[in-house]
Amino acid sequence: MIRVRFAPSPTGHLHVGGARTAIFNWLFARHHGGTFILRVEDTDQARSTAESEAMVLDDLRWLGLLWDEGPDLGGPHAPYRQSERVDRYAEIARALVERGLAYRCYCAEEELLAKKKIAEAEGRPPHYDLTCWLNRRDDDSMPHAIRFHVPDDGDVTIDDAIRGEVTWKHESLGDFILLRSDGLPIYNFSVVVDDHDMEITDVIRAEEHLTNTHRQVLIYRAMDWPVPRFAHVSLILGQDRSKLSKRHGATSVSAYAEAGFLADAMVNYLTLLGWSAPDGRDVFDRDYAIANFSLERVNAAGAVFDPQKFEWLNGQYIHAMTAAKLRPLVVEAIHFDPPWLEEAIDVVKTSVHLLPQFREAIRFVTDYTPPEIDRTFAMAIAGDLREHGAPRDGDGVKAMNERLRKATGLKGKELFMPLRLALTGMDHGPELVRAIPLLARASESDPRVLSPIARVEQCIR
RNA sequence: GGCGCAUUCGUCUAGGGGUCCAGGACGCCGCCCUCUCACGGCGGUAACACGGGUUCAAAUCCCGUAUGCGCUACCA
Repeated sequence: MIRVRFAPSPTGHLHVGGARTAIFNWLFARHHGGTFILRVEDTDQARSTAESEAMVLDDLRWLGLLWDEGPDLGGPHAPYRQSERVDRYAEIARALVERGLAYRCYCAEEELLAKKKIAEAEGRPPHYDLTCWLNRRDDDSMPHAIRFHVPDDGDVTIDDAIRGEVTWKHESLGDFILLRSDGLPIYNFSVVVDDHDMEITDVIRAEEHLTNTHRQVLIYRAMDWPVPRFAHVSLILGQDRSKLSKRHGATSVSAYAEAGFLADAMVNYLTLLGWSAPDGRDVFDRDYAIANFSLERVNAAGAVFDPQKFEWLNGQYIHAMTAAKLRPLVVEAIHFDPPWLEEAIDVVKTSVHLLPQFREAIRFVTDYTPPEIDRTFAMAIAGDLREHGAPRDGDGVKAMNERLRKATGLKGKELFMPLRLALTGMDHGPELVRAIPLLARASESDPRVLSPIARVEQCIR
């Protein structure tokens, strides 16, 4: 049974990089009929907050990446918040000390920093100098950290699902901290204890953790725990190819949501950043991604986030959605909900890439400024509208056009452009066969909308 | 500095020794559709980082160099 987890630190909104890691975990779990676990890594008390945790959970829910076990849902391995598991980390740290594989370290932080600086200056590796390993004590009355002792010889090799075999020699590593002097665990330790306790089978995470895996495997070995499979996903980069960060502009999932991107489009786009469909398509729904996802098709190189392609993709989703489905999203985006909105959405949606753009796209309905047009032509339109009423459908518009053509002798662009101008006040917009019936109906259901005849009359005045 | 990872069109990528003088998508340019703006359709532009090997044959395998990135914390 496959069990994977997404383990964010609650230090702010979910970022697109974290979102993509979550997506890959989620797709992998769903593809294999496995379990997707959410674990909150909040042992860094200085940066973690409950508000941030709530935001991250909300962002994940908005994306539709629902988890099977987590801090809010509970599960067979609860609690899923590291701050609530500190006793467990202390217990394992003690076990390691008893086995002689870890030890109490009484060195002061400032002291260590000073030694490290000297080592660096002398060109030596800045590893721990083993003071407390050489003079092991079991005095618990003095403040101390728990440090892991790295064996002198040997190496660690993992078979990363995305990168293949990666090997590190122990000599490249110094003894490292497991438990800080305040009793809280360091990431590399808590992650191993949790992944083991929660029976994680596949660790899919960002590339920045790749070299940490060396330390983690050492801990698995020390505890005689089975080592999970690893898959390290490349970083998402900004336009300048450095790791995507705030200075590149919007990076949080919520910022894109507010900009009018759809959750489905975001999942699709982020999936595409590193993964490719077997048949090469790049617009696909979740079911397709779940059915076809595999780590073998995940690219090992970093990927630049391209807002233009993301926007294009979002447009594809908007164009493919029905107006009925779009309506609630548009209402939320533009804070406007007239009775004719659904029809208007259907008429203008192909010109929209982002939800808030609907505001501008429907402006020809809500706002009208009479243009300068030929008075005779305007009177011809007014006459036709009075006699036949405003067209209610495409055929009605075509019939009106035909009558106007006969009455004015104008045709093609000479006819349509002034007509468009007279009725919408603009020189661009959706095709008239759809725009005119929309105006006619909207003005009937909504007194704020000027009817076609009222518009033309303003041109004459 | 040490260790590790990466390197195909501007960008996302396909490619896993011959079918590749490298395919798709976004962007850009042109044409078509058309009352306009979009949408859509068609076509074009543009890449295997560099240098050595291995092989009858390399974008594909190996080594080196360069560049970028990550880790090297009592951060995650």
